[in-house]
Amino acid sequence: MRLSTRGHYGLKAMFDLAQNYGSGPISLKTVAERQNLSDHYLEQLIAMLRKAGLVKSMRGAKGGYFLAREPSKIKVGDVIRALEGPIAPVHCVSEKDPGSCNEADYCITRTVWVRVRDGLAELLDSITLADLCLKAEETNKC
Amino acid sequence: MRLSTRGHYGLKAMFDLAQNYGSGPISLKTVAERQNLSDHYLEQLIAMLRKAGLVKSMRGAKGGYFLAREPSKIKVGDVIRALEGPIAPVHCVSEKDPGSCNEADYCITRTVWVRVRDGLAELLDSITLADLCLKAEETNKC
DNA sequence: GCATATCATAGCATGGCACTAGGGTATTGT
DNA sequence: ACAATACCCTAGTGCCATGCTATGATATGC
Repeated sequence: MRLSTRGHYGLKAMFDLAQNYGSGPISLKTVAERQNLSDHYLEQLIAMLRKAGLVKSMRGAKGGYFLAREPSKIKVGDVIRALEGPIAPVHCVSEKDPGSCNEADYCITRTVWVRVRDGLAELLDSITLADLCLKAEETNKC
Repeated sequence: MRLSTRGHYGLKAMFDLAQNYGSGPISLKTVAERQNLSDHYLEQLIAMLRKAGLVKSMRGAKGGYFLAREPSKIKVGDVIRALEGPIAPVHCVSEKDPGSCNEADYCITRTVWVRVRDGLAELLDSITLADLCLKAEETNKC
């Protein structure tokens, strides 16, 4: 029941961009250093986020990445889905392409996984990047 | 964000044993056929469940497996933990042995994973094998 | 004592993960 | 113009967990 590092690192990076939202593009190297990640690996992750339409980029010197829309409009669930694929504790209850399970009609344990999937999705979609920034401010005040 | 087949198959097997609770030991082969699983593979899974104290066994002819206690006393969370290890979306928030994350104090994204872990644990611990058996009876009535 | 079961260990192919390597292309400051 | 800086893209690679299979030993009922 574990996330890969893609979702783990990716959310860190997105949170970093959210905290710097509005101050122009941030270079990949800056994010990587600040969040303590391999910059080359992070490059691939952020490419996925870009293709999912969550971040935009500017090439060339002084270029970098920035959020495609404001932090309050980006849910944690969006980030996770972009990096880890559709939410699905087991294949036969995947959010997308439910898979061909010919026991689906009468399989009782399947109902467990449906509840897990929905609970997970609801939780991840209830938190936005803005929420995290807010929390960061509060913690720094102490 | 996916379960391995261990938890998937394992719960199926435990549900099968729960439905036959009280009628003596059930042979592995029977469970495997009924739930459409590789019997040799299932053998390893049920060994883990036995070591976790969730099922008991009787050797020899007419032997087999049976639940160590009544279905209402076994939570889905117990089964999953026995087969998949402690619940932990990412390593640094594992239920057991939280891992050495030196950013734990100030890492904001970590709070997300704590909530995921707790939500998941709460959900899985709120469902017992007896609940599943009850649901199975209801569905058959239709 | 034989058929039927559980028990235990070992091995093995596959695939995904977590990177690394090495190039190309666009933009900026001088 | 031209370097420096950054994004962009594709391959490749070592490692480890997963999902089994194989083989044999041990225990029990009839």
